[in-house]
Amino acid sequence: MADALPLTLRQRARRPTPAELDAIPWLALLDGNQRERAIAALAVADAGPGERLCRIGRPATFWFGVVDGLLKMNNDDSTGQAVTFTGIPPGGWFGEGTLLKRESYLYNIQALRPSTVAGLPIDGFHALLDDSIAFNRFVLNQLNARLGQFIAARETDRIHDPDVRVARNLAALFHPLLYPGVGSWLRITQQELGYLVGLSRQRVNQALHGLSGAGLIRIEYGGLRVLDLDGLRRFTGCR
DNA sequence: GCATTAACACGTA
DNA sequence: TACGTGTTAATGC
Repeated sequence: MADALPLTLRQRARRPTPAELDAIPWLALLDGNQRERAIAALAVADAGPGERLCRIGRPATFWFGVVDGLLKMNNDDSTGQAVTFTGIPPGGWFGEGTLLKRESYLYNIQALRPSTVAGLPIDGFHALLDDSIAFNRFVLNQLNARLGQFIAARETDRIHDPDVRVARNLAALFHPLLYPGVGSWLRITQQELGYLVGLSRQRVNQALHGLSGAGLIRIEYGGLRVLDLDGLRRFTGCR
């Protein structure tokens, strides 16, 4: 059942604390019984930098969510060049598409920094789909939002201006529906953002100062504050 | 020209 | 102390 979790993570799996449960956005949508059963099925674990939560080809057994920290979704880096598809900040849940199809994971998920991750076993996930309209709506909204993000990401990838790419990637990470745990302050280092966008830390630093000068964000130690999310999405360059 | 790596100083948690 | 940021110099496409 828990085969998809690396052994080291499985050994560390524990019961979620009340504060961690508060960081799970869909729990509040459930009625009493559903909520109790979901909480009983949920497990959390702490992952260190570089640790993998999903590996391509492993059977999908959990629906995962980020309680705290930062993950990245990437392809198989052994065959060719590594491609990062997206970063996943706090409040983000992923893997539902694979669970729905009862297939194997199609991507790797790796922690970029020390992270706390929650997992709902596949049986509990399908039980909620069978029982709760609100939960179905949550999953539907999430799939829809993410489809929009990936369409936008295709466009972003063709833009070569690094400042614009940083702006678009940041806007994605601040998506209020997909990543409700982020709010207006995202804990991310310039190095981590470089990994996600595919730029050097120095170039990210330069881009962030451009965005800061445009009044879209504020650079803070160890993270960023968004002042104008729509402006970040629409940003087309400093000139 | 522009981005990257390497290296260093400095400030913060 | 360890880590994150700001900056410069050298290198490569």
